[in-house]
Amino acid sequence: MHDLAKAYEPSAVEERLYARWLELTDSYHADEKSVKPAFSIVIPPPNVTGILTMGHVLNNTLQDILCRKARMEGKEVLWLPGTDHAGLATQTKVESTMRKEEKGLTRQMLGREAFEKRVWEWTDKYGGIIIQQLKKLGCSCDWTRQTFTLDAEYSRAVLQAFVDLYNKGHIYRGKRMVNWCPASQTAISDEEVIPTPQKGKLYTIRYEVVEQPGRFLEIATTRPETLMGDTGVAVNPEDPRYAGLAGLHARRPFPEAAIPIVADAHVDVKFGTGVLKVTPAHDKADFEIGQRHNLPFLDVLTPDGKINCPEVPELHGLDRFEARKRSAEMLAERGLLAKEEPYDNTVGFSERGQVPIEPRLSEQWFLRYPKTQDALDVVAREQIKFFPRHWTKTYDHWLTNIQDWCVSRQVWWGHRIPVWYKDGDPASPKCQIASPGEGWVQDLDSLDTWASSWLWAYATMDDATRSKFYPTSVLVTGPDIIFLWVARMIIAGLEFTPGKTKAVEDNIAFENVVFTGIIRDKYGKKMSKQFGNSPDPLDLIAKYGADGLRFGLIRIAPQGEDIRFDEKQVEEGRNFCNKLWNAVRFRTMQGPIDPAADPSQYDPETHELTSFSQLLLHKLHKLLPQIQASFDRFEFSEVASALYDFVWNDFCSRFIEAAKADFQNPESPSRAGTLATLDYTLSRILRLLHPFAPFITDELWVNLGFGGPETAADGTPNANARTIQFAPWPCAEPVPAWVKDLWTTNSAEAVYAMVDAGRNLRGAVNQKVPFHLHLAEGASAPYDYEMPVLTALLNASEVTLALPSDPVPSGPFAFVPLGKLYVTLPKIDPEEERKRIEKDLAKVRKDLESTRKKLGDPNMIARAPADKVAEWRALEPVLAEKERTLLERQDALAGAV
RNA sequence: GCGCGGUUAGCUUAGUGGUAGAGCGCUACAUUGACACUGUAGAGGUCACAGGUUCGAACCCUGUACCGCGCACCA
Repeated sequence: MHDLAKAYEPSAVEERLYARWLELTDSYHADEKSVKPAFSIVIPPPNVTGILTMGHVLNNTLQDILCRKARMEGKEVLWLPGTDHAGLATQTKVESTMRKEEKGLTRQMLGREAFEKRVWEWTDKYGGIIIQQLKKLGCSCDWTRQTFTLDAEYSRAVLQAFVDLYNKGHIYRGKRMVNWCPASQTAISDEEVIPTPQKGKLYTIRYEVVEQPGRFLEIATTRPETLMGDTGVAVNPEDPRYAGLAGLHARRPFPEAAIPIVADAHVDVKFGTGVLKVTPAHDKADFEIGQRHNLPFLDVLTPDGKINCPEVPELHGLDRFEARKRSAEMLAERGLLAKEEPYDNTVGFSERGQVPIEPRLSEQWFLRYPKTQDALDVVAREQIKFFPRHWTKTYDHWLTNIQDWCVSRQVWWGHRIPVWYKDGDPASPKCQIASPGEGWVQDLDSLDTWASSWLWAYATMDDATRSKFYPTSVLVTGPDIIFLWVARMIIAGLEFTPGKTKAVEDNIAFENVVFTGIIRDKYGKKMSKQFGNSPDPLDLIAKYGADGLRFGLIRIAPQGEDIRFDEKQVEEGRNFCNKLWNAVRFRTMQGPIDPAADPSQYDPETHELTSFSQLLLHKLHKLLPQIQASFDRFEFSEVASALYDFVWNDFCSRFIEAAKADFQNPESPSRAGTLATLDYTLSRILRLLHPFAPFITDELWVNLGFGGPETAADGTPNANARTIQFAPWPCAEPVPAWVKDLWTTNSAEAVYAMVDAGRNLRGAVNQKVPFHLHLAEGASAPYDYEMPVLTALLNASEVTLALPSDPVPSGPFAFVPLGKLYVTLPKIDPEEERKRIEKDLAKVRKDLESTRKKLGDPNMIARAPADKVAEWRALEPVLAEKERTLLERQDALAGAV
């Protein structure tokens, strides 16, 4: 027998166990040749140089729960881990470090090759951190298949995908308006622009009509600094105020020029003055107006967001925000600024660069998404199921309004676009992975990182692995990347058909998508490094254990709802682990454990199996299908809560407390049956909890021999003795026939009800006091063996019984299912009791009133279902009797004073 | 403007039509007890608001308010 410490010490267990697991499972290597049914998950790859956040903890714990459960269900499990190169994020991090630590060194100073080498060094140094952290959390990923998006194999798949799409005509290069980040100096996709409310100013400026000197058009703008790029002025063709102006010209103040006035339906007559200055090179809508009216495209900004307009030396070279103020001043000096008023508007910010993006005309690569209709269909037909389902609306909306994807980035860290150029060669450009030869120069741009990770669901697997494990079973991720990643992975699967056949069902990437909530702090703020409100999960693991963190977090994380995180919840998780530990510790004090314990060997009729044991077994077998149903809906917190409640209340507070009567009496005839019930239930509790709390459950399972002997009777080694991880999942076991026969009486419930009522009666009186049960008509007395339990749990000096025909005693009492339970207290505080009676009376009267109202309403009696009416009819006299008895007691109390 | 969530005890929340439930926190009490990472008890709720459907609404419908998120617009 293993001696258990008085409290569970996670740090003493976790590291040792994890190392052991890696040995036992060959690092959780999934066998692609296995005949077991497959279960597979690909990890949402964290940034290679990132560190573990609470979001990762939630997400990866859920995946680990699914994988561990699947193993126990006898499936061959692949949880494929890896990391993402995070092109722009990583490049920015390395650049800023260089700038700080190496006197302003930039990547341009180093050159592309040397810089890439730097980033690889950085990646080698920090790249393993998050993987190590996942191991601390207990994640059972297949570490033999760990993948990085820049691995040679994966890279080839990414580039080949580009080449294929190019050859099919889905990819094109074009000079178009893109979202330009002046801080990172790259294009970004629409999905990476964060609209942010800003307090800005609306400037109303005056443009003179050239052909009608003295007539001025007032134009509202938030961006006077771009007026040098104005190549037109637009009015709505329907607007009577400006009829006849189209075809004339307006005078641009600086650099002074006459620019055409055009009529364009885009202009909203109700907004501002109804006149729009058109800056085709610096605004998406203006770009389109410019195209429609053949206006010139004048770029007056540099890539880093400075004014590029030598003709206006006052502004040339100024930062765009400086230039905004200065140009307003210049307009005012010329009498051309009519108004300047505060204005709230929404400005697109670059997610990475944290600065306003600049709509900018530039040469980029675009993808016309293929298979968008198929992608809509597979989700509509529920070939791919979303949990919660309402996210399908968001998904549908995006896919039906989809824009071409700008896949090129002006960064050096990532997959370089596989397009080659050679001046004067008629074959240029060529799209292929390898260089076509001497003199060919590769495109300078790299691919958007999401254009790498959209192949993650299958390009991480070799052919053999894919034929066993693809499509994957579940994807667990946040709804914030539903477009960036989830939808694109679905499209990639349908377009590249990596499955066993070309059929849609073999190429759906994943069967289920589980969306987690966002973790917020206790004030409701999103957790982020900037706010500093995100605890370090490793600190929490050190303080409360990985199991405590996992269980505490999952218990309060309802599906798809945001989570208000409070460290208290992790503390509760740890406390729960300790409760379990001590319940097992108590068990070890009663003698050796029987891993094959079978309560059905004990006869309930002769009370070898007590009512307490029967009730527990009944509840356990009611719990199992509930847990399975919750898992089927991916309602993890429901499972965790149900287990918490069962273990703490049904198992510890009630059953174990009742069982002490047996254990303290070596002669008890029900001792063996109670022990068997304890072992049988514990064995299942440990297995049910293992996916949530892998360490403590394995530690207890192995040390106490729940897995059975090391070798089976035929001499083969018994794997379940060495670890709980492959022990059979209890919900999958058939319900034993004997369980159905157990539930013949609820006498244990009656005992527990008396315990609750009696404790309430005695209130704060701590010494042992006598109780007296006065049976109601027709109630059967508790079994003899139940009386010591009742006495112990009530902390009673004795519990006496009286028949219905016996005289009714007086004194404080409570209604219980068997009748009335009286207590004899050394001293009765009449004031206290009066309050208690009044409280009971108020409750009874409220119930009685509502029941009588129902019964007195003929309409209700006529229309309510018969069983409900019968219920109310039966309830009424019971309540009335309660009221009468309480009033009697109240009178007696009044008389006594 | 459109869409998706949400609003139940001080806090976090469960609750798909029939007497509002839990955990934390708070208050009081209890340490030869498996567990103070504990036990026992107590206080604490017009279920956001207004209509409607129904014999009956926290629950279904409509609307309103407020909070969060997304999309679009944003001169």
